[in-house]
Amino acid sequence: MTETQPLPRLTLSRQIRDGLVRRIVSGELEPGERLVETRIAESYGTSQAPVREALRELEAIGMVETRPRRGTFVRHFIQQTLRESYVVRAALEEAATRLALPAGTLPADALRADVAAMREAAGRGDVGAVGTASVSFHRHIVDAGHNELLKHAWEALQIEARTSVTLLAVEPDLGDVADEHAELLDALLSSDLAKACQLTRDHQWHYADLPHDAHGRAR
Amino acid sequence: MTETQPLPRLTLSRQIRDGLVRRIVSGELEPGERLVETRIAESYGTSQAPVREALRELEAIGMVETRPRRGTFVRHFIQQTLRESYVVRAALEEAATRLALPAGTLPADALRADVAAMREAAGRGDVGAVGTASVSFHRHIVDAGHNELLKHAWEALQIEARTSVTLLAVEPDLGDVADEHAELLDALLSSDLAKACQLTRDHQWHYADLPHDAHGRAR
DNA sequence: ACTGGATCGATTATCGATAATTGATAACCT
DNA sequence: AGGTTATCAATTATCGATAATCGATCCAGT
Repeated sequence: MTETQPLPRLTLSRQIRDGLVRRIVSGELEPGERLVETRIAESYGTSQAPVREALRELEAIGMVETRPRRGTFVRHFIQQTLRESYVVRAALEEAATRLALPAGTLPADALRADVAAMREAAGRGDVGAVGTASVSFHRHIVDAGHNELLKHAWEALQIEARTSVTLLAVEPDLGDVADEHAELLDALLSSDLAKACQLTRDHQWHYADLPHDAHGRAR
Repeated sequence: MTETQPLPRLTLSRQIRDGLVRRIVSGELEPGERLVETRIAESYGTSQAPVREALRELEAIGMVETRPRRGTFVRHFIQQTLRESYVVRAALEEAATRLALPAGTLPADALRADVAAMREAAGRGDVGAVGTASVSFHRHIVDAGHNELLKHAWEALQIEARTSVTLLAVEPDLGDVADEHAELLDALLSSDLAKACQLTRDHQWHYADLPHDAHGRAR
């Protein structure tokens, strides 16, 4: 049959994985919900195999939990894992900073460009663009650490996906977000390692402490 | 044929995964080596499906690299990933310390027992037992952070497997290892957060800087 | 001989079907 | 009735087969 896309550029399992991430993050698939392989396969018009692979990857990044022979369930992600992820992010990004700053591998221009883009987006009130610029900023730092495993662990957190949720849930002042990044950038460019690490921690733990789930928490 | 185990207690894919981890860590499967799915399936007497799942999990923890449609390859684990893992470990364990210490959730007795076991093993010159005690010590700290995602990321590093390799490759003074842990424990028990974090970093980065591959590096 | 392209073998990605397991329900013995 | 066991439907884990794709080889035309 003439299926959905004529170009399966990526592998099916990758597409399914990304689709599931989106659906989980958006809340379409609720925490605790059981993910039945055959049903998902049907919904994507594929067989069970690529779905299983996708679920394995989701499990590896902690978005779902699989109990052998029992099934796969969406983890309680919004309430718990989301805020947890900030602590892990902070730890990894701080380590990357400790690696990159003394080594002088930080891409100053790219970081400046990210902050500028963030400022501009904040001025427009474009939440999505602020998030994109922020992710780019932090990814540049992680990359500059030149540590594949660190990079790997960071990417596994699915920062993009989580960021979009957070920004929508927290509704921070976009100008403040941009300012915080500018401050961190200053510390980085002046090679103030201690201050940069401190700011990285404070910045992220700040979000970790916020009641992301103001809407859903007290129910 | 009467196959290897009559009791497939765990799922096949899990068994295959663990087997591959062991074979990679032991060096039986060399860095850069291609892992052909059908060949592995044959060697385990299974079909391709559980092998693919196992490989996906290995990819998720960074032990192999998969390029779509190209194949799966053992990452350069000894020379690169191993030392990289110490930086990531340090970052995660420091974050766990920052969470656990102020919260007062550290299991003091268990930590003391780990250090005692380490001392005792060091006295016997039992490298394996020192490694086991060390892993237990650090896992207790990570657990005490009460952050599932952090825990998840830490476990994904396959600390056990890597530790065994490291201890054999580095051949550190076991007494020193025990002393370092004792010092860290002191800082933890006296709630000296800054010092504990510092020690955690120094301790692990120390290994990261060592030429693990004295045998193979300069080739 | 040298470059560009067609062909071939090997391997991965996916499929459809089957075996095995789980949790729930219903029948059963004391 | 109380608790235990047999049965059932749903679902996962695995299999064997097929289609799609990659990399290398071989060949023709210049």
